[in-house]
Amino acid sequence: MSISERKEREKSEMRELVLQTALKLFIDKGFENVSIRKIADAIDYSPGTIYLYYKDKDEILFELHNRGFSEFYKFQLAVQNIEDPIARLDAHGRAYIDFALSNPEYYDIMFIARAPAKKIKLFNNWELGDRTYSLLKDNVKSCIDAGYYQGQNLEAVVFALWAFVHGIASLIIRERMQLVPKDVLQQLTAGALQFMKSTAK
Amino acid sequence: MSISERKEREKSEMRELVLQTALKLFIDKGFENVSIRKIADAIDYSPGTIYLYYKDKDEILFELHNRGFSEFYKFQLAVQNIEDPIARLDAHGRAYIDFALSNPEYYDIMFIARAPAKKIKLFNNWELGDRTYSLLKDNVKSCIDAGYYQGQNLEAVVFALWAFVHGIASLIIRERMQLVPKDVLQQLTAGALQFMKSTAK
DNA sequence: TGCATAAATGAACACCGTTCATTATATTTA
DNA sequence: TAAATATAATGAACGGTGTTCATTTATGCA
Repeated sequence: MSISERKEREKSEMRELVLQTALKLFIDKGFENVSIRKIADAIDYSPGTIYLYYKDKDEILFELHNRGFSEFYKFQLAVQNIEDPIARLDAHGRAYIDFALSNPEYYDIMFIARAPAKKIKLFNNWELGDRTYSLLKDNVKSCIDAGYYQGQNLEAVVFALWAFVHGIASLIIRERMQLVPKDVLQQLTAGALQFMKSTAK
Repeated sequence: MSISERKEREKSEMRELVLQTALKLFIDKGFENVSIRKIADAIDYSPGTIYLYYKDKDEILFELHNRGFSEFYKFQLAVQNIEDPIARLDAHGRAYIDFALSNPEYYDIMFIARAPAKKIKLFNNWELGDRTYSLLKDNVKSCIDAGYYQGQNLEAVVFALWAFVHGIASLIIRERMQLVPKDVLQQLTAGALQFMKSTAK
């Protein structure tokens, strides 16, 4: 069994190597500069070899999307120990945007890029997206239980808040705020978050 | 003067033909299926000819982005005759999402795709984006003047509302809501809009 | 050591955006 | 009208892309 075990290990090591190389290119040179050929080149393999470990480029991007969610989830958990539900929800929102802007490549592939959407459809579930959504939902639920968002529909509020933070993150990442000076944008974002917090009751 | 006038007319007609063909391909076959070669093919010209009328592909996409804004602006104006400021702002929000979902290709190239961002940066202004933003700002201002959004910062509220509707539109267009049934999604969107309306005061 | 299996190769295919020397068409001049 | 000039269009070529597959190389087992 030892040999087949080693083979399996080597296979997953190679998959990991490809993935890490893709991520590195992704972060260093941007989305449009990641190609199968460049990944292969960076690890001294021929282009065809990549296809022995991944079905196609979308599978690599989908795997990166998964890694992004894993990082994202950890990042979000750091906020869950806050007692006060409103403070927790507020911190959650800020953490969301913070992650997005600190890891724009990950955020893009998780929530903006077209590539992973096809695979999500294929698998007919989006486990990682749902898990993130549930976290937000729990926090909104806590607020409602504590008497905030009175008379509001839980799902509607959750979707609204998600859309809100996603809107900010994606407008910035896709450079629709590039003509707003950085410090002004920061204030604007902080102001918008504060406004959103104030709507809890 | 007649001949040079005709030449100019022919030049702008050809530019228009290229643009309309690009738009048609865009809408019929999606973003990734629009190529210089396919545009040229569709109008029975060689690929090189396109470059006599447009500097590069990004210029075509940027021009489509401009057309999109022109359509968008007209669409938004239809809502401006509503008297009550809150009702007007609410209708504005619904019109925004309505336009985005009815013209996903336009919306994508206006607010999501990477290509136009480079040209925006180049010109160092985003006249069309600013005009749209002003319209929203005026409507929020009217609400504040009428006593709503008390104690809120105008710019912060405008940015928050824009981010909110953009968030909804872009999550749907980039297929992050594809596993939510269409009718449920419609309800969710309506609910979120209603929640947002309720935060005005 | 020889053989079967697995892994890696890299040329080939069909695309892409873009450039540019060459060809064809239209206009102006003699 | 004919020749010369200016404008427009061409399409091959360049360097890139994702992907496939017959061929070669390396490994594991008898």
